[in-house]
Amino acid sequence: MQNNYTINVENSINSGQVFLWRKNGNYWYGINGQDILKISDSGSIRSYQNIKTDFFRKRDNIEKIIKSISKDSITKKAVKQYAGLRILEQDPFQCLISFITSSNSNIQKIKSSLEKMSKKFGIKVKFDNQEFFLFPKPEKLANASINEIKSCGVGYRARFIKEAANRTVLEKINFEYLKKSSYQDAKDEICLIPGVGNKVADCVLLFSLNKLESFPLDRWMIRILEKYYSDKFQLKTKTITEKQYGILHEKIVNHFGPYAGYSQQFLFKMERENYQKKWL
DNA sequence: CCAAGGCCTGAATG
DNA sequence: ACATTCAGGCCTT
Repeated sequence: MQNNYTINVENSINSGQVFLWRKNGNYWYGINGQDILKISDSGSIRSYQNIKTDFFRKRDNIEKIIKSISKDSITKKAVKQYAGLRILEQDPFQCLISFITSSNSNIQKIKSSLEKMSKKFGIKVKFDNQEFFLFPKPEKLANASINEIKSCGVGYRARFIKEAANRTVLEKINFEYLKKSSYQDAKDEICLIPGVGNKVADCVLLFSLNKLESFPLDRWMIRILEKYYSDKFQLKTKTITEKQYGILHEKIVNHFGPYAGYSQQFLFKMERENYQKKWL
């Protein structure tokens, strides 16, 4: 049954949240940690490992959330235009490595680097008569040399990736624990990882650790705030400092509410599409 | 606390 | 061609 809140698989996958996805025929295939998800246009999921996931966060009351974030004409427009867009719940380790890799880069290159990493360090499997490489396990990346990781085209981020993997193995980072923590506590924790600043942390929190008030502020979002919200959130400087990021985030949550992360995703999608930016 | 500069890399731009 | 800029930031000075 089609209604205003039907999930749009294509839009959700092509929104900068995930990178290791490809479409084959009527299905999307994507790497999610040690699992592969096969998704039909209607949003039904088959999992390589037969694991049940709530990848599209169906447990969220999307109608309520959309009402909650529709505080102004811009979000209303974005929500109306991309009503089927969802926040995807990803494997946390893959999400962390993906967004460490993303810093000061672009989608095409992030995808290419992550593919190389999976090919080099991930397990090769067959699913649906197709070949895939699962995402590298933390131990594998933790034990890899910096140069081996660099060969995937990640440059100076190689040491960050190794260290993040190492901390995961040593359980200095515990994703299950962070899922239960408050937004701020979880954020403080993962910001201790080298290569993880405010923006990367917010992405990991929003896309894999269930923190819906997280609102990643990247160049695009700053541009959007300057363009449409200059009256509400006056941005003084171009380079946003850590303290300003925190202050801004507080103002944003005051405006958009506890599901601010959803509003970020709708606004981001709308603006990128307006600029005809390519996704996967 | 803030501002400025550097950083791997490769596609896009001039 | 070839140089420079820029891309979904972060770290150091």
